Amino acid sequence: MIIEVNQAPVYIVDDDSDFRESLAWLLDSGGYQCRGFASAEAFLEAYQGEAACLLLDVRMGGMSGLELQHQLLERDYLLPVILITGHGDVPMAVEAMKNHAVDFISKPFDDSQLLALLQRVMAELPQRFKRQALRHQARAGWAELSGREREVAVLVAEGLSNKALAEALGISIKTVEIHRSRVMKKMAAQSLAQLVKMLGTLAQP
Amino acid sequence: MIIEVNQAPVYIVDDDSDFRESLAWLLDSGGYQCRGFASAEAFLEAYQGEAACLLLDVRMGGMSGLELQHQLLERDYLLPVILITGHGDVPMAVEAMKNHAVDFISKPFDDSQLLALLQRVMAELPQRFKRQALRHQARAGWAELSGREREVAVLVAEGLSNKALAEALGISIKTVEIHRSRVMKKMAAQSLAQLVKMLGTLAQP
DNA sequence: TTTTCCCTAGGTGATAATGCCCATGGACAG
DNA sequence: CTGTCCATGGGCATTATCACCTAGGGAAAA
Repeated sequence: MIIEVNQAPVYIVDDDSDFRESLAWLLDSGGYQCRGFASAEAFLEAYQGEAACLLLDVRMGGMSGLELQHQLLERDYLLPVILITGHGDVPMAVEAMKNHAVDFISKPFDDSQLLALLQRVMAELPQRFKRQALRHQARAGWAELSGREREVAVLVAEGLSNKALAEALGISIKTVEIHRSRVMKKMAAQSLAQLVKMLGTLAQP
Repeated sequence: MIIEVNQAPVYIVDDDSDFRESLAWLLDSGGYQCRGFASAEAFLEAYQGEAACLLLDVRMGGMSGLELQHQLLERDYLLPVILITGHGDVPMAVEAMKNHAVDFISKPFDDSQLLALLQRVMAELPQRFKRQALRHQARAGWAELSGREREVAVLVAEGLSNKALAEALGISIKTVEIHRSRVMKKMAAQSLAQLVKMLGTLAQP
């Protein structure tokens, strides 16, 4: 059997230490580097935004798995979340999936199925975190834009030329050029394509 | 009470005619234009891709709601699907949400809750179908591109200038310009921004 | 073999974008 | 009242992009 070593760690959050350990054993055997947390609060305190995958128990003392997932969304962390529960119901599962969980698994589950799921998730981790980085950059830049600059940014990303923009806003091409230049600088965009992508990440939740 | 008339129709697919009618009554009272279908097959035959919202029963004779949802995904229809079921289980709900259902509702449900959900869905319909149109345009254009043109298209959308592209591919700037021009023409993109957005819709499932 | 498609590349000119200088007037905080 | 930010706009030079023309070589299909 070939054991691959995956660089990105898997974080297990569950207040049942036995379950954490048995899950850790499974993941170790799959070649994953993993670390356990006994509560959602402990994880939130330790997590710094690095690329990883999260295995999350729904029912826990203190903050529940769903609440933790919501917290991560609010902090704009796009790390993939797999929820695990002993006694889940439909509304709970729907809520989790609405909040962009990768999967919602009921115990007991098939070990090989979880490993297969993790493999898929790990494969798309780079894309996910590239997207997260772009989104954070976009948020930071957008916050620095003035009102007029935001208007210009949106229309530039719509594909309008400076000329068309000037007509649309009723100002001179020169002024558009200046706004546009400031937009690119403040958003730290190296190209129009990157600006378009950044604004795209802001448009979608 | 103010009754709004929403232009986009709501399609109800359920093999229980009583339920279809009671649901239609509810939606009428909410100002929605709606139409019922007795089976998934009947709906698929009638649907032409127009903007709409879909209320879908999970259990039906013939094709199930989940199967219909899957069919719509395969045909690249991005119309919003709300699944309704009498006896749903967790895996079923998870599967539906993975396939981009807007919601998964168990009977009996609260009427006002469904109306509120529909209001949200209808509000974002224009965005959704703009995105679908862009995606279809992107697929059609992409199919016509040659191998080299696809390479160029990807790198252009990454933000590379013609000069950088020429160096990356080891060809002259002139040739890059020609490929790029053909890409824009075949993809029917009016601007670089639109090309970037189109390739973005292809990248995501 | 001839036709067709793809990739290659140069020339010329028009249009667009970018970066640098300059400046004016309003609004708002200190 | 003065400094700062914002929006406005002109000039000038460089680079980029794009649209039109030209054309050769290779590969695959008819």
